[in-house]
Amino acid sequence: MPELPEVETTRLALSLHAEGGTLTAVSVRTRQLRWPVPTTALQKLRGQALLSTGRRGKYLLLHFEEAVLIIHLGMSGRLRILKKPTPPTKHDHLDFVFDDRLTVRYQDPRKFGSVHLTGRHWQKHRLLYQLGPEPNDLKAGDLKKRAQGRKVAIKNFLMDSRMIAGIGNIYATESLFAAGIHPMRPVGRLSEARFVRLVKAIRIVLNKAIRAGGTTLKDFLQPGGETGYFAVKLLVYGREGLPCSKCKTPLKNIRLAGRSTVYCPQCQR
DNA sequence: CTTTACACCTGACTGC
DNA sequence: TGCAGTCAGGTGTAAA
Repeated sequence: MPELPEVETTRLALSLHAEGGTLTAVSVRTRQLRWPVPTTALQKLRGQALLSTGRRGKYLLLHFEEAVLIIHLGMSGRLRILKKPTPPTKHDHLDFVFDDRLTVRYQDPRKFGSVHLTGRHWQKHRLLYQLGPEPNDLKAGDLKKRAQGRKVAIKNFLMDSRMIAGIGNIYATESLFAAGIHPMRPVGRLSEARFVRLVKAIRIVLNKAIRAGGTTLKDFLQPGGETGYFAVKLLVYGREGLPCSKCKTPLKNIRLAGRSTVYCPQCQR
């Protein structure tokens, strides 16, 4: 999916193009994504202005006058901004029309994404209330505390949204490479210094990706249709067998919690 | 409590 | 050309 940088890129585009606009129509063509689409409730958004946009982990937040629309893009979800309406195709599940002239289209072949409506206490939503801190607010010391006594591999820990919000397979992989930490290392016995390095690495990797407009893989495009161009900067993800960019050792691929995990056996310990 | 396995869904790709 | 198997950016839930 869209991991945090892709969601942030999407948020930015929405804020640029749709913020301040009034929602004039909502079409629901698919009633069941990962969770049931609140078809009826969505119609109540008509006539409301989009006041601001936000993000919590990988959840997009659209703040309307009387409600908050929460959107998750799952593995293959994408929001596109269309200035001219084109006929919806197979996986175009929802349209949000602003001021009768701008369509925000939700497309998601795998349907692992979801949309929810909630009130102003969105933080209490059952899917959001236990999210960990945003990567930019992360404190190495807090993270170390939460890791105390746990045996999980550091990579699985990074991808646990209750520990940190918004880190998925790509950026967990990249951050560990940047920090020089072996993805299988038990998290409970990592030194303070390594947590400090890791937290810095996470911030740098994510912020670089956001600046580049997100990673383009199979099906993520920026909402306007431009491709992100961060893919060229991925140093380990998807590079199994290729030489490590630092030491030329062939990168290895292992499976952790069912997810492919690429690392340098020389640089990451 | 922690940890793991599975579920959901579609499409792309590989090998026979 | 077809078909079976594998893999893919996520995450809630059940089971161990």
